[in-house]
Amino acid sequence: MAKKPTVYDVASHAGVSIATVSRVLTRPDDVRASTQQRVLASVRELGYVPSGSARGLAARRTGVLGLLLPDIDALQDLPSAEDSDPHHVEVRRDPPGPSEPSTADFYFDEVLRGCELEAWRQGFSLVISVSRGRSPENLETVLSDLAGKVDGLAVIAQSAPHDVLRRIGKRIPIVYLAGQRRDDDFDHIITSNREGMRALAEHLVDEHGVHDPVYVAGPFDSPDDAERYSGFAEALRSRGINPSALPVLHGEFSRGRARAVAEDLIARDALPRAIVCANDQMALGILDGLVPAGIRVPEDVIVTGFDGIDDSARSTPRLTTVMQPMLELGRAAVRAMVTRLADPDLEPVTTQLPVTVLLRESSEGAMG
Amino acid sequence: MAKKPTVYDVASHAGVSIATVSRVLTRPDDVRASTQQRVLASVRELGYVPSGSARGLAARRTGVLGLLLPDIDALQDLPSAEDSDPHHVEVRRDPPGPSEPSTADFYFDEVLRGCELEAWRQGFSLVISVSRGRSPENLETVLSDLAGKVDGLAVIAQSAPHDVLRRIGKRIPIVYLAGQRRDDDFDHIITSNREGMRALAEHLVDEHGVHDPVYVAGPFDSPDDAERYSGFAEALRSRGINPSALPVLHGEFSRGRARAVAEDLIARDALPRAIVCANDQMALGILDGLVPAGIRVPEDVIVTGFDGIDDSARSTPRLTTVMQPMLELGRAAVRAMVTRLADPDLEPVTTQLPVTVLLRESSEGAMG
DNA sequence: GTGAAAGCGCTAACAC
DNA sequence: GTGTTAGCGCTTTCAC
Repeated sequence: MAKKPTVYDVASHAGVSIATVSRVLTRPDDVRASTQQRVLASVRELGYVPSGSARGLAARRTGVLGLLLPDIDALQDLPSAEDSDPHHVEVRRDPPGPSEPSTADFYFDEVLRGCELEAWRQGFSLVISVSRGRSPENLETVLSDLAGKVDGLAVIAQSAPHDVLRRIGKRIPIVYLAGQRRDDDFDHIITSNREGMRALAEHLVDEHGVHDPVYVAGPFDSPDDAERYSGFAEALRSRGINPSALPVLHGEFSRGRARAVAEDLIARDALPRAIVCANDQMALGILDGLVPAGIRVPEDVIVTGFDGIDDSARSTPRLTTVMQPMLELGRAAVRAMVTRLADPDLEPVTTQLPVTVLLRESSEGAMG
Repeated sequence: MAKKPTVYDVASHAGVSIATVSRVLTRPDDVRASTQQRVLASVRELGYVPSGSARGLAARRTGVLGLLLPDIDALQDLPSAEDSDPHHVEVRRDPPGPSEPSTADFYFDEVLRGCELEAWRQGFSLVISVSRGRSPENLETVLSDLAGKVDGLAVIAQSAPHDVLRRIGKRIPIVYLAGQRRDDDFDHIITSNREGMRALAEHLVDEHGVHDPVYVAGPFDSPDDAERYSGFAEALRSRGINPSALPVLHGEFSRGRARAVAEDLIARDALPRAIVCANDQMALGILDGLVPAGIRVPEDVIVTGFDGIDDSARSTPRLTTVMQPMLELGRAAVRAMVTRLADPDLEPVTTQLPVTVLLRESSEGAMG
């Protein structure tokens, strides 16, 4: 790691001024081709790598965007297998079991990929940060630190307290992903939760004659759940069914809880024609409860989910669900930031992304 | 987005010098508690967020680490659904089909998570970058750009040409993930490919009396495959079986290719007692070929994979495989960089991480 | 414990 | 087209 060459080194090596070096690297067209070649040659020869910090400081933009993710896994205290002997290979029977809290549950991977893709296209780097905090002050420090390094920050709902975000939002543009429209100055990217659930429920009523669906809800404070339920209720009302007369069960977005819900329904002999879940995890949990009991899905009971996670296409039967455009969510977020960076005075924009109802065996039965 | 306050603003607001402000933020213990409080108060009041660029420039370290991933998906030309009507919900039948190139194939997600986790612990940010390039020069520019923004770079094998890396490696420490030991000055993190495959093969010979396993290999230029095969061969030799007498088939690490391999084996009536695959994807492909043909696994043919991807635990039967410690790979990478940053003159270090043989139904049959 | 001052390595006016 | 010159906003000696 020899001393790093700077613009000055390149400049004198190429016999030009530092300004010219800078130009060659940022706006090559402003420089005569021959000069350009000379500079580029020096750059290569010296192994020059421009300092991002110096650039960022001088240009007042870092060229980096941030993505803040909620701490789903709470992985923070994982021990590290630092000192095990790599040459000893453990051979172990791995019996089938309740699938561990799989890696693929990290449903934000797709959002992340969308962000990275669009950031790359727009010429930005992407720093990701999982919002874990040992303490609130610590979180605040870490976020402030992050904010100082990026030109804009995309925040997935529930990642950070709004007051912290608001402070940061004073300095750099923030775009808020999912979660309902809020009274803040951020740009928002949301998906058609209500519309999607409405379309799904209408399908159930119209095509399958369902008139007493049970709704399995998420946590009370989930705005997503609230929107989905309201779409559900709208659909029923529009078909002359009174949603308030129908049971709403609570599954907390959890597969295990939902399984218990299903078992309870069976025990009480209270199975409806259809069970509409506020997310896929719970629908999977319902399946976990129904299938072993010999209840046939969808012949006896139709089950539906929401989100379109990978596992929804791997269950038996596969889950009818409403697919969220996760990749697009990430891309839209980056686009929103780039747009705002270009024009900071624009009014806050809310972008709504369409969802798709995916009809599969858990509602339709055997499919072509 | 009002004008951003700087150290100067904070300093005068708090009635101290900028040096003191800086100290409060970086080494609070060097400052009298009362002064500290005053400064902190001003920081909050002004909504001060320190500039990462200025810090990086002055301190000669950015506090950012980079992770470079190979371009598995080649997503770059995805169209964006920018202008569809979010209120229109498409309702569509989604018949079962060959599972699309699932998201979860992105087997680096886990490495990424490991990096993020450890980076966070060590007080670094993490920027990720997928190594796609429209052209070689473009790749070079992008990487150089990246390199300028980070204190160190973790590179997953096959992400970038070695000459480019070597150039960058002159400026910042690079740690190379997976892939065999190489003649470079990088730190390496590798896994026990050879040992893992050897243990697996020994198990097959010793416990299942297999004496004519077929090996399904990856691409010719894959160092991982080479190591795995050598472990395979070692195991057989140690049991008095001559590996060179056994057929090696080529599946290119591809599920589809492997399926064809299986079908060919069936057509030629050349099924062995066991098919050992160099990765899980191919083992899955073998299953794809065997199962529809009515071949029973493992009764007729044992099938094994390598890697321990999520899908290996979701197939029917579930796959016996060798699990790689992906999360640990990421963590070890970050640890290696931090170590080197602290002491740049250390000799290059290669860290080998242990793997685990997971015995499941594709070799053991029904399990407890 | 605190302040003054000198950079860190670039970009962006502004001259020429 | 190219060079000169100010900073950008911090950290870090070195005094005091």
